[in-house]
Amino acid sequence: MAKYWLMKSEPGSYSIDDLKREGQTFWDGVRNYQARNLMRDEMQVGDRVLFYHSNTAPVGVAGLARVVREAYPDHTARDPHDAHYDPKASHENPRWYMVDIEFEEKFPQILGLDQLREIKGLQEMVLLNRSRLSVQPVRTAEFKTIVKLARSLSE
DNA sequence: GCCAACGTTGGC
DNA sequence: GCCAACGTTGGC
Repeated sequence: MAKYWLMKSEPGSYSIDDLKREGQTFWDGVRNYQARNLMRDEMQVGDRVLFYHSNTAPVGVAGLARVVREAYPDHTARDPHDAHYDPKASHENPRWYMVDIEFEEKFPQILGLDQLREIKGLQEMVLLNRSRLSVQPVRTAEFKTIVKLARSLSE
């Protein structure tokens, strides 16, 4: 059974349009243990992802992606020139992991955080309660509600 | 750019 | 293992 996730990105560094253009990307730069554990231990090929734009205007769900490669070491942790460099990461103990995702769909409009807050049935979403986690699980019903609503938005 | 929330680090 | 200091996230 495919699982459902929400992954956040600041569109200034990587947006749904970037993913659409490139088709596929590796999700590097996660430096939070809870988010890492979810990627490393829970994510499987075929899982579906809500691609979320954070730290922008408007913030919200921008589209859909799919996991195409399970977790493997995030090489950027061992690159001193990378913004997410971690001196404690090593070849033997990579410490940080990433997955690959592939573009699936861009919604006609961003489904805004303010809109999500108003929907009954989404009130227990991790996004609305633990806003800082950058990779988080989404319930099946939540995922379906969001996709249906987002697709109903006009251009 | 501000700042609240909250995760991480490190001295003890 | 506690907890203060510090750093980061992310909405506004």
